[in-house]
Amino acid sequence: MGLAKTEIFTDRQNQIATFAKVFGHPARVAILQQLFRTDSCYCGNLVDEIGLAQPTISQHLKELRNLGLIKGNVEGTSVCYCIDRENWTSMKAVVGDFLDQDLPENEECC
Amino acid sequence: MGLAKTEIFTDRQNQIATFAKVFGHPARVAILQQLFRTDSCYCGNLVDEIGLAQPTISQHLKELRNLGLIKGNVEGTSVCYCIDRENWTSMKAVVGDFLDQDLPENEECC
DNA sequence: TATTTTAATTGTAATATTGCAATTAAATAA
DNA sequence: TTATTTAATTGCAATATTACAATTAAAATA
Repeated sequence: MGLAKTEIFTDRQNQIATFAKVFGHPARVAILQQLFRTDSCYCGNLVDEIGLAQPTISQHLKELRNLGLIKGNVEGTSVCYCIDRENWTSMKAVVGDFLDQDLPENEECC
Repeated sequence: MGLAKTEIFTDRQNQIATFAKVFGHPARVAILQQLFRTDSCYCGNLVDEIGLAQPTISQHLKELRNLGLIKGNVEGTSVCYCIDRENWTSMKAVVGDFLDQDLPENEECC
């Protein structure tokens, strides 16, 4: 159905999936990497750098903004985007805990 | 178009996105959490525990298997699934590097 | 052999995602 | 005011994803 049954999962499971999903497209990965490199970036820069159409970049930026991972500062007709450090840190705690799960060394099953 | 333009991104960017994408559904998060908890699990157990239909779980398992994050051991008519530790570790290195990016403390832009 | 058990596969409906052309909105510059 | 610049929004086509009923496959058991 194209629609995940989120109601049968825990809030934490849905939260992990939501964060992971936004990283699940290389354009959004590239946008975030550039924002980390430059610590400030105009939408047009991202369009030039990445090579997708302006509406496409704008749409990806919106998804990152909706999750709170980036914030945009309007400067005249331009918008300067950058990482929201605080939210990035709390996202990292959630996703990091998931990735850092581990198994006892010697209990292999297969 | 529903189709990501992977060719304009680096291998690393595509790799990060591919791993993230598989974590982008709560059912796959739940499956992995259960495999970490139990260190061995039959497909039927996951169906009972998670509450999605058997073909649906089977499909999610396939995606995890295709990425190498889990492996399945056939035991008669059953299949015992568990985490592939080695591949999980190398996935963690790739995704972890991405998450651990950081900015200099005092260069806020917005 | 026939039945049962377990999981994979197939087919399909519903919904989501990606990408872009065209347009709009809002601020600045001429 | 009238361009111009920059980015958001709208609308749409192509493709992907999710979920499951029905079926198949393969091994174990009666």
